[in-house]
Amino acid sequence: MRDTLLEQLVPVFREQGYAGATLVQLAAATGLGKASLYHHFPGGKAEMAAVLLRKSVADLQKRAFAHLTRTKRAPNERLQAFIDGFSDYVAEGAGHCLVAVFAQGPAAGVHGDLINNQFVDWRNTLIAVFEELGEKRKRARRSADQLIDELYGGLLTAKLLGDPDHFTRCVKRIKKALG
Amino acid sequence: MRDTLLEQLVPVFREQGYAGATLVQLAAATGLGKASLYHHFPGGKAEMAAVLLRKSVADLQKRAFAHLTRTKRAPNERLQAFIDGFSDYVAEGAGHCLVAVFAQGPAAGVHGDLINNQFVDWRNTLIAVFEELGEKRKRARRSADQLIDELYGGLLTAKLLGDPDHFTRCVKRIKKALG
DNA sequence: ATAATAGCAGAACGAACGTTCGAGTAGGAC
DNA sequence: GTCCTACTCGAACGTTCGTTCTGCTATTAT
Repeated sequence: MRDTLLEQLVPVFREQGYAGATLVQLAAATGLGKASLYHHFPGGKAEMAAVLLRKSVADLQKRAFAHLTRTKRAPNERLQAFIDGFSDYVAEGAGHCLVAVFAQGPAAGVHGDLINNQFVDWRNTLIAVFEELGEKRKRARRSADQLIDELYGGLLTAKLLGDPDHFTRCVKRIKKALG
Repeated sequence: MRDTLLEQLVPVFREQGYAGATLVQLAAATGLGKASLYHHFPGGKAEMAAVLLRKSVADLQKRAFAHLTRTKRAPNERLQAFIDGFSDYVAEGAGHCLVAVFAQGPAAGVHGDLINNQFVDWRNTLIAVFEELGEKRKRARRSADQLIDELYGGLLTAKLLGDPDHFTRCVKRIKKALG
């Protein structure tokens, strides 16, 4: 039940940002009254955002980055699985990552460290995979950086172009380049 | 005088987003009282954002994309100049592009079309340059998309990692790859 | 000197914000 | 039947929001 509630809150924060999301909108999205939301989230808007951020990080880990450490499969297969997983994750969000949303604006001050540490970890995981593919550390770092940059850039650019398909093309392009 | 005012307003919108920026903050950034801001921007917060967005688009055009159409220089030189110009533009903003900020949140609804049309134009300009380099249309489109994705992705990822240098490395990597 | 204008801010405005309160309903435990 | 807990909501709270009103101070033109 609580998970249903959380899923209903996501689109509001994703489209409006933390500052832009109002309790009227959040309540409307759940079908509850404003006051009822406080029964489930006594901490109010800040708690909803915090819970949602943690959930988003966990989802992203599970759906995308976890594939990178499934050492039974070949490194390049793991990369492809990661990219597919990431694509699925953000597609559910119609092309947006809640973690990236909270990394901007006022919420960044509160949750910045959590996000930063998580992404540094993820980047290191990615680097390790490229090293498994035989790349030297420096080269592996560049490959990992380029991969994350392209994925999140594709997400942002799709919005800038007003073309949701842009991200799909971006994913295709990346997968092709990685062979 | 008005330009000074505008420049003082930029960091507030960039760090807080449109919804997150309050008139108290905007006034404090200029050193004026809230009421005084209305003498310069009778339309209030919405007008400030609109003027700033147009100015940002013009700046980005002038500082970065304009280099792409300086047909006296070789295509690859123009690309390098574009990347350097883009890098300079966002560096002044400490690693953020105001246009991208306004493309998210509530402001997207009002200014979305302007931003989208502008970026489609810019993308076409970029595609044309890659065609000049001898790439077929399809390939040129991929090259252009990848370039924008990496630039804006580098910007966003730098924030996610909490590492401003990430964007600098991103620019270096792109320039190297383009030879 | 006087009039006119541009710029500025203190104080107040209604509206919307996030939040709290108190009452009320439903359902299971004993 | 009586508790208790879980849950919901209308109404109101104080605060802050964006905005406007009013009058003051410079500066400039006449």
